[in-house]
Amino acid sequence: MEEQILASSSSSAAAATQHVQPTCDSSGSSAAAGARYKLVAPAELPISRSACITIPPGLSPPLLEPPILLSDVKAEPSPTTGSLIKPQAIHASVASSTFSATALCSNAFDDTPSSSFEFRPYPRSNMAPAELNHQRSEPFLQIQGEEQTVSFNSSTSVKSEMVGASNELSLSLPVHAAASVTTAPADVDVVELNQIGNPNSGIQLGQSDQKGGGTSVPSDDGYNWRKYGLKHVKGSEFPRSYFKCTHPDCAVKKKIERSHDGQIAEIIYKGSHVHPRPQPRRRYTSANNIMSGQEERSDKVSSLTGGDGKSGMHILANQSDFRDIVVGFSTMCLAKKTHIFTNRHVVAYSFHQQHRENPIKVSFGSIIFIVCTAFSNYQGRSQEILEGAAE
DNA sequence: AGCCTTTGACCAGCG
DNA sequence: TCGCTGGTCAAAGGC
Ligand SMILES: [Zn+2]
Repeated sequence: MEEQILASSSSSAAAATQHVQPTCDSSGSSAAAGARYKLVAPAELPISRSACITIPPGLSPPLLEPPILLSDVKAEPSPTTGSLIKPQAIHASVASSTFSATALCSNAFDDTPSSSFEFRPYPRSNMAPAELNHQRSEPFLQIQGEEQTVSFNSSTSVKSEMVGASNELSLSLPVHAAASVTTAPADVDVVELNQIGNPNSGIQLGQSDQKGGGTSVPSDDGYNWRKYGLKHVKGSEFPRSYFKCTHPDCAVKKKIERSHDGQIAEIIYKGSHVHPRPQPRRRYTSANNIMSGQEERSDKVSSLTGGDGKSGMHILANQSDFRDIVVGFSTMCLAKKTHIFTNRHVVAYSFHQQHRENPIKVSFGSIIFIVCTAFSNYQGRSQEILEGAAE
């Protein structure tokens, strides 16, 4: 059941750590020490479930490997915690929900420019164009040491952690919002996050980690992983599983904490893949193509490109600041996922509506996170918007 | 046969 | 230096 968006990303960057947490609380337990960014969004989102997305510059998508190029981030001293960053925020709201994206960090990434970018949404359900409402809220980002906490709308908060040079960012969302983010760098990567959330709907990470032998796709992010450890981390309610990318030359690792239900509580990615994403079943099309070869995708694509979606894109498009940013992220709600991709060239997001009771936290080294909240209005609907921007 | 998970042991960093 | 903690190793076994 999950749709996926794949983006190819270049992998150039140094390793970054990405963190995703579905159910998070802002308090972030796992934040490592480091700079902290707090993003606070005005609590005014009328919508109980709105999602705000903040993308710090320099983020590398968790799911996506390659680092993302982000535009600079602006940081301003914040009264409370240090520097306050006000990233440009992009807000797109769909239906009743609102997404805002902000770029925060500024790591310079090498980007692999346009190389290949693939976007492969897997539409599972029908996608209907959704009406978008645009709301804007501007998050504030505060940086404290290496941990970043972002809070969006009243209900969401994201926490990110950055670790040393490599950055680790973790986001935590408040209860009502659930978000999953995936970012795709210019190159293609796939981003997928998982869901979390409701006990009922939670997405379960691939069946993977549990069984031996089988393929394991812990979080179904399109890469192949090998589990090499399991540890019960103090402070974490759930055991943490350690995975390594199985690609011979790739050192990317990821840590996943999942609940007994199999829902992911937190995902932390470290490093950037130095290889293209393995095609699970099908290969993706050429780099430039946005869509993967799958038929489904194509359908979606067209739909994405469609008009309604634009409004959402609009927002993004309007952000000139982001033009250099290549970010891909996806969010998933419960059973369904919502993906958003931002690429210099392409920006797309989709959601399949679902309510998310639980937020997801994602952190990357570079920084990126996405928050997705459930949209009450959207139940049953899914939407995707795709836009290509000329470079 | 190959790849993966499981699992306890080992290692390194830190207070 | 010791103990704790998180991360990794590697043998064993499963599919
Ligand atoms: Zn890899």
